Amino acid sequence: MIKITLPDGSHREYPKGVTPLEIAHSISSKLAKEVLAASVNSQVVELNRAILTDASVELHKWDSPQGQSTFWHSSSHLMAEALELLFPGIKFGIGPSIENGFYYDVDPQGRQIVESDLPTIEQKMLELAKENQSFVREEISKKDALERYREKGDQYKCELIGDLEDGTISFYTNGSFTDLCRGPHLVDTSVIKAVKLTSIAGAYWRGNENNKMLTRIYGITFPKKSLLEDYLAMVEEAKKRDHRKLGRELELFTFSQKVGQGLPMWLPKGALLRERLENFLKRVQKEHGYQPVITPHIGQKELYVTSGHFEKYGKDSFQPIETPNEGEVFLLKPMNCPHHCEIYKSKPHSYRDLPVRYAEFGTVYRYEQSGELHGLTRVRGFTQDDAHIFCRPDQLKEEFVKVIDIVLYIFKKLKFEDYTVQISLRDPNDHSKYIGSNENWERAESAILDAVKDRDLETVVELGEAAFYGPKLDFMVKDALGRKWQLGTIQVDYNLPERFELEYIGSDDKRYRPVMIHRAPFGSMERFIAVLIEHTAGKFPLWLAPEQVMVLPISEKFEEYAKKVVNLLNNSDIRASIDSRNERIGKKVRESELKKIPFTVVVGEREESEESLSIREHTVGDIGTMGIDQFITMINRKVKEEIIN
RNA sequence: GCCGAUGUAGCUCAGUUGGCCAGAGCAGCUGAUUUGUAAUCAGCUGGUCGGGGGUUCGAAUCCCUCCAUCGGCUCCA
Repeated sequence: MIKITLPDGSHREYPKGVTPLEIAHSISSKLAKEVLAASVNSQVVELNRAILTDASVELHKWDSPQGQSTFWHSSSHLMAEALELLFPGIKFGIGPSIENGFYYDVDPQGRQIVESDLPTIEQKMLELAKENQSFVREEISKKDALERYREKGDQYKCELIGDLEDGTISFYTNGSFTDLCRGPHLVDTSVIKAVKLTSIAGAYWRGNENNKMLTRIYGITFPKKSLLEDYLAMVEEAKKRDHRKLGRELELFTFSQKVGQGLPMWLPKGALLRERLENFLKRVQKEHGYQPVITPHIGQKELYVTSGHFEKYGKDSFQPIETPNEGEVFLLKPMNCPHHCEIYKSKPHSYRDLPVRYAEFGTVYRYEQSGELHGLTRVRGFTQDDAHIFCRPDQLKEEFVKVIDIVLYIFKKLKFEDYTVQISLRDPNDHSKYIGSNENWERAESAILDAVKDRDLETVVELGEAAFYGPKLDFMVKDALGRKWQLGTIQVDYNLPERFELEYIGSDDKRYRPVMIHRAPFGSMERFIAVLIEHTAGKFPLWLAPEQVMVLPISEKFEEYAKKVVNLLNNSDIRASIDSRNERIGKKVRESELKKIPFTVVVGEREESEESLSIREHTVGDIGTMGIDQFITMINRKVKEEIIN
């Protein structure tokens, strides 16, 4: 007998060789029906794996990440089986489960799999699922594994096996399909009840753009049809929050083919919103000792040769601007730091003056690859809420922590709660992408790690995500459809001060090199507002709403009174306008709601006679009547509560 | 940049296998109505069918090419 410990801490005795499925059965038949995978001593395995020693066992159902990933991983094998039957000779790359479903990278060998093939593949998958195919595991030697795939002509699998250690190689077979796979898998395919292949795309083999492009088929499966329907409805809902759609509907920004791709233009309402945000940041930064500076949109090529940006990005940037003067070359500014370094150099600095903090809403231009452009989140011209802090080495940690605090404060004020903090370090296997000495990199990295520890931040470390001149602390958020974007970033930089030969004079009258911190809490105004739109679904907090109040006269007779109300509101710094169109009140209310204006004010005979307003709050409905002064006080109080406290 | 899809009025979309002056709803304009909390009625305007080239007696529809957008990949100072 062996002793099995369950997650609640209870122990049970089972005969040696018991399987997780048998354990589930012994607990309840319902559980046995629902369980998909198990963890044995924290390792996820299939339900029919024999347990040979005392162990802790956790059973995973659909509601657990392990249950879902096992389900989806098995689904990718099921899809592969269907593909092999429908496209004989097709070659397979990798087919993992992902956050929402799974994919498989395949090489259809000259043929083409297109979107219209997906329903056929779905049907085949459902057909095969009904066959209750078991997933059978076998462990195999590296030599045999290679031989099998060589015979089959599976170059990709051979390449994968080449990287594996002998003795760790396993295969799984379901139906007619056998795959190199670590597992685990479902017991059989019968639990896969609903299948949706969501999209088809190209993907480079092993993620390297020099390799062949394979066909990636994305899908998602569920143990119940209704779950698929719920999922599809959820995706539809998320699409309604897409900032590109809301940006057009709410008249915030626009693009023009004539102006150029990736070059957003802010419409009056969007400009108003953005201005509010900028003013908020300016105020916060002023309170924290930042000094505004302003720099031009171009700079001499030499500036970027000094900074190292030209060598790194010159070829892939907007190309140099030449002038009638031979040899005179300028570049569009892709970042603000070199300009700020030159500002720092414009006068000598004493150790007493540091830290110096230069802030600028700096508009920069980067030639992003055309396929990368995406609404406001990835554009070619954008404005960073940038600042550079020049400090003494002994001030670095304190300054870094202060910047973390500003970012957290700003996120909190804007009710951004759903973000992850990422420490972006060098690729340990490839230092050639980076500039600067190892020593400086190590100092910079430990400064970040120290600061993060100081503030007890929960972080994830990503290797290879650093900037070429230094490591970063990045604040990541997801958009409506779950795509990850980097917003705020804080970077420690020992390199630019060296390249620009920045100095300060110490108490001993000797010259020293300052350390630089690059920071942008929003990252860019464009991307931040995109994410803000998706998080709020366009229902902005009162202090940010481009239009705060819409005044609706019941009929022409009350237009005068409505105008008077709008004037009074405007004079109290409330953004109000009037809808005096010859339309019924119901229609005007509807449109005001659709525009997500926080307050709609209806005025008619009653209101005019008693100098009052009938107030409707967005999504809430009619909240009653109040005097004009009372309404003004309420709005101003709400704005203050949102942004001051 | 790469793979795939899409592109018809300001917006959302119809336009069977190429065939009469390219349609609808919303928006806009004009008129009627003077309205009490999510769409009043009527009339009208509006389109180089993404651009260019080709095939054809004839192209929104077929072919080529360029541009843009969308979903991914790669990239992201």
